[in-house]
Amino acid sequence: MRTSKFFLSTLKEAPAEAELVSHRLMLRAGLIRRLGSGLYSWLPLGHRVLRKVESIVREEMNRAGALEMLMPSVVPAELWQETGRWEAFGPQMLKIIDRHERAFLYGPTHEEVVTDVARREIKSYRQLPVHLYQIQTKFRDEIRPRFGVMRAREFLMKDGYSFHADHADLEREYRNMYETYTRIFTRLGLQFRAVAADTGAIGGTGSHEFHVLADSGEDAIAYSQDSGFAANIELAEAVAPASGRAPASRPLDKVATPGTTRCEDLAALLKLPLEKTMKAIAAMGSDGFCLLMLRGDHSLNELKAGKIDGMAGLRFATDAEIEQHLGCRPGYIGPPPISADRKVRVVADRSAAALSDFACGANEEGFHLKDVNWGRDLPEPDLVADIRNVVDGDASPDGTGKLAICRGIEVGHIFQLGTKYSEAMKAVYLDESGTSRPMVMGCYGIGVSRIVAAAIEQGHDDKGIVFPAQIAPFSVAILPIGGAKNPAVMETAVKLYDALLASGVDVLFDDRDERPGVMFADMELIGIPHRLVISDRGLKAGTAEYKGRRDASSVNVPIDEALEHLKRALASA
RNA sequence: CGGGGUGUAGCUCAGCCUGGUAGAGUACUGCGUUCGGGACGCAGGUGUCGGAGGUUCAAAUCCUCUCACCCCGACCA
Repeated sequence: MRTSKFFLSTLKEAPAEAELVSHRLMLRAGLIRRLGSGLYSWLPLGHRVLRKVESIVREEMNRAGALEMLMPSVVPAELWQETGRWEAFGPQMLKIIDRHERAFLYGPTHEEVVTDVARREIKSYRQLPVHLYQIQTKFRDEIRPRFGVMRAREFLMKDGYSFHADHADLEREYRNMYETYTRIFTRLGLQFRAVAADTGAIGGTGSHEFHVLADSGEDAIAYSQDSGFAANIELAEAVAPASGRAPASRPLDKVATPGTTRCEDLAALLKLPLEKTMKAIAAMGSDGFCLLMLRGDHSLNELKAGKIDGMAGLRFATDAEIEQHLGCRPGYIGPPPISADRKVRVVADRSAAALSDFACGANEEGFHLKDVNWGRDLPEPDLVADIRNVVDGDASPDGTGKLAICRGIEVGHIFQLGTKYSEAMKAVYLDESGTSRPMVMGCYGIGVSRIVAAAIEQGHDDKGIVFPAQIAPFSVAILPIGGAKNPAVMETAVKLYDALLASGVDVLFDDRDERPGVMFADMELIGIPHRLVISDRGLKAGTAEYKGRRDASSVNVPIDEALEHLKRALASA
């Protein structure tokens, strides 16, 4: 491709809306342009990248035995009403009314549609298993779209669905997909980690997320450095302290702590370590008011807490509710003492329950208690449970080593769905004995457009994007310096360009009549992995100049060896 | 949905407080010089100041409403 015939739209300055590096660079390099909130056009340059990602995903899915198909993105409401998700999926779904006032939705995911295909077409165990997938535009009306295509409303997704006669076969395919995903992200040149995950709204039992590791990632991942354990922090279990609760050693004391409402401040004021303080979080669940007790250095995991009996639909209590149940304004609240008439439900985190001689709110504005002990000063908690987020240094729940925390961008997610959809939609088959059974399902997603952003989060420097070779829009850039005025330079460059084209290399030939600085800056910004410079200076010395995008400096190679040199560089990447 | 903020040239932004001819840089067009790290000179085009209403002799500026977008919390590929 010649730049004069292409559509390069690079920007010196990034539009103010972009915050994340990948978003800024995608705009600056002219990969995408914003059309509306969470809606992006992929310009020709970005589209090349997107298609390369897509084709790697497609190749590996096909290799794994999955079959590509294409389902409508607009889906009749009835199908979603069958599974109850028309209501359950909520406002994230874009609902559409047609001219006959019939309800449709723009598919945010396609379990219903694919299950409908399966129930119509599959009647016998002899037709199983089958794995159907598509690569298609999805729409989710995100509460807050942000970070460009990282969390867009419209996005490109590979979604696959497998159907099995029994759970054992599903598990076989699940492992197959685990390996396939590992292969895909490896081929894409990304640093990633597979982690155990919550199944969220899509439902099911076993589930893993694939995260591209990046500090800007929206998810926190807990992993053990000494074992294979890795889990989304939402899910990672915080195990009970091995040592148990130490006996009380000091008498209860009430101290004036005016203006001290945060555990950090309390610890500083009382000269206590933060982990000897206790925070009480007032929450409302399905059974009403409840106090959640955590060590001052720990944070609440709402997902875990919400799974406790009586805590469904967990939310923080309002100030009014707190006063009503504790008779105290927030900032100084704690469990009512053992002697009090007032009783509230107290759920303590495992490590909070193991604390002795700790400090907590006195339920009196401006006062805290110190050297408090469960059972002596406060009633024993009604329930001891894991309700906190794990922190760096916690024991790994698999018993091997300690946990470390890193951040990741979720680019893939695999689920064992089971029979949730097949039962709701009566997708059944006849087994060998002629018995009707629901098909056992799995589902497997990859965020194709998000991968482009994730790759840039991992690959960039102060000059711009550093694409992995496999997904770069072009593999090689040829820059003829002063080519417009120097026929010899142009001729040599064209010859190399034609030769590379003939060997099937994606090469971008910068034939613009631009100053060298502009060409260098543009090619670096858009992240072309290999660069070949032809100049008058070089021709006189009989050399061309090669530089890899990640290289610190360039090398001069004899012109007649330039092609070979490039091919070696391409092969080794 | 709640809390905060911004809308002025394609992009980055000034002007608004204190009302009075709509600006800079960059980008763009033409000509010339320049030509290995986002050049320079000259000339040129560029705006319903997000929209509607109001106050005023006069509104980008003040007031009201509205829309869009961005940022902070609950969702997810």
